[in-house]
Amino acid sequence: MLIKIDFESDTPLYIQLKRQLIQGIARGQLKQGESLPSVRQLAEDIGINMHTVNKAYNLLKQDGYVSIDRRKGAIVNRSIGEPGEDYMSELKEELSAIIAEAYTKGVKREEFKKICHDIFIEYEGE
Amino acid sequence: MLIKIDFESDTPLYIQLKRQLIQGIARGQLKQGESLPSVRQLAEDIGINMHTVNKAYNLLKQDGYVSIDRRKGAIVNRSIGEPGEDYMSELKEELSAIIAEAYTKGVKREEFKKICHDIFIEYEGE
Amino acid sequence: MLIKIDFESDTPLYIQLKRQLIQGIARGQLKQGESLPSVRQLAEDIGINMHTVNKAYNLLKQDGYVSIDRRKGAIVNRSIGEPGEDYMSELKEELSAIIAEAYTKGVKREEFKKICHDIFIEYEGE
Amino acid sequence: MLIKIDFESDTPLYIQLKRQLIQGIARGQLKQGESLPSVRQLAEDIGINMHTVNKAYNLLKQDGYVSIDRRKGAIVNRSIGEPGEDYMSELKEELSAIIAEAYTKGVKREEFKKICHDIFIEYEGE
DNA sequence: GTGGTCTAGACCACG
DNA sequence: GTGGTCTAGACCACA
Repeated sequence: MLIKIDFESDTPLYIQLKRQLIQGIARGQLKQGESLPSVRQLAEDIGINMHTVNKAYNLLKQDGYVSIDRRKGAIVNRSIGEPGEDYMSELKEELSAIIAEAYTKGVKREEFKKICHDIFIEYEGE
Repeated sequence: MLIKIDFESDTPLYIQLKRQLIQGIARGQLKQGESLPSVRQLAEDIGINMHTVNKAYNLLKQDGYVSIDRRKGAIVNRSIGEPGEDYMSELKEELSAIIAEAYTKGVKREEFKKICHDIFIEYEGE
Repeated sequence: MLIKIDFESDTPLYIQLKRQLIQGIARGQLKQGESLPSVRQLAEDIGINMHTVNKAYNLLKQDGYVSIDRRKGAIVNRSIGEPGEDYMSELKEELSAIIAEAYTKGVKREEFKKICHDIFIEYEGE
Repeated sequence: MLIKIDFESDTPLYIQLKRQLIQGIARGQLKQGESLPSVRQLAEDIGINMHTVNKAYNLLKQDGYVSIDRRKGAIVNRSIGEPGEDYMSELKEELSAIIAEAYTKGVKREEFKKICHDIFIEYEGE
C-alpha cells in the first residue's frame, strides 16, 4: 500500500499517516490479520522518523484499528461493530462545520451528497 | 448569536470561533451587511484573548466571509458564488478521511447521507 | 506535592509519575480545578526529561484525570462517576494475580483486607 | 491446568505465564511435589517460544515456587512460611497504587474488600 | 529484529 | 510561557 506524506501540510505527519492507514483499512487494502510494516521500516520508506510512525501506530491501537503484538508488530484488527454515541456526536459536529463552509461556498446539497456517495462506494465495493 | 467555546478541546480557540461564525452565516443568523461585534467586545464576552478573536476575524476576511472596515469593524459579505477547484479537492480529501473512519466504525452509507441531509436542511431552511 | 521517582525501578518513569499523581488526586492533595506544574517545570524539579512528564500527563488526560488547557496547562478534573465494566474486570484480574502471590507467600485473608482497609481510609479521610 | 495467554496484552508473555502458574499453585491445581510440564512441551502447547517458558520457570524458581531438577524438570515446592518484610512493603506500595486508581474511579471500600474476599475464598477453599 | 523507554534539542502554534 | 511536533540516537526488554 502506497503512503503519501505531505511535508508542507500543516496537519501533523502522524495524523496524515494515521488517516491514510485507516483509508487503507476502509478500502480493504489492509485486511484483518495482516501486519503493518515495522515502525523502523515504514519510517525509512516514507522518510520520516521512527517515533512519528510509532505515534501513529499507537493512536491506531488506541482506536482499536490494530493490536500491537510483540512478536509480529502491528496487526490489523477485525472491523469494529457498532459506532458509539460519542463518536456519532463528534461526527455530527465535524460534519456540521464542514457543511457550513461548503454551503456558504456554494456547494449544493445534492452535489455534496453525491461526493459522499462516491467515496462510500469506493470503500464498500470490495 | 450564541458562541460556545470549549477550552478543553484540542482544536484551537480561533478555529472554533471561526467555525461557529461560519455556521452562523450559513444558518442566516448573521446576514449580509450585518457587522460582527468588535474584537474587544467579543473577546470579553466569551472570555478569551483579543488576539484570538482578531485571528479568527482575519481568517474570515481571507476567506471572503467578511470585509473589515476601520470604522464599522467586520461586516458580513454577500455569499460567494461558485466553489473553486482548490476548495473542492480539499473538501473531497477531508471527506475521504472522515468517511473512511465512519465506514470502519460501522456507519452505513444511507445513515451518513441522512446526517448530511439534515444538516444541509438546517442551513437551507432560512 | 512531593514526587519521588525511583530511577532503579524497572517500572517506567512515566508510569511511576502517573501513579503518584493519581495517588495525589486520591488523597485530595491535588484538588479539582488545580493545575499541575508545566511539563518543563516538573521535569526539571524531579530531574527527568520533559517528554517523559508529557507522556504521563497525556495518559492522565486519556484516563480523564486531567484536561489539558492550552492556557493553563494540565488541570485536575472532577472525580469520575461510576467505574466501567471494563475497568472492573481489569481490576479483578489484577487483584487475582496479586492475591495469588500474597496467598502463597502466607499473607492471611484478614491481614490483606486490613491493609486494603487502611489504604482506603487514607484516601477517604479528607 | 489450562493456561491462557493473551498475545495482545502488553504484559510480557513470561509474566503472564508466571502469574498463571502461581494462580494454579494458589488454587491447589498444582500441588506440592507435582512436576510442571517440560519447557519444550508447554511452549508447544501454548504456542510460544521455549525461551519464554524457560524465563517464567526460572523466575518461579527464584521466588521459591519450584525447584528445578535436571531429570524431573520443575517441581512445585511446599508453601513458603512467612512473608518477608521486603515483600510486604512491595505489596503495600502496589496496593496503594491500585487502590488510588480504584478509589478515584468510584469503587467503594466495601466493594473492593468484597472482591478481595471472594478471590481469597477461591484460593483458600481447596 | 521488534517495539518500549528515555534523553536531548529544535521549531512552531497557541494564547 | 505553554504544550505539540519532529528529529535523532541510545539502551533495553521481549521473543
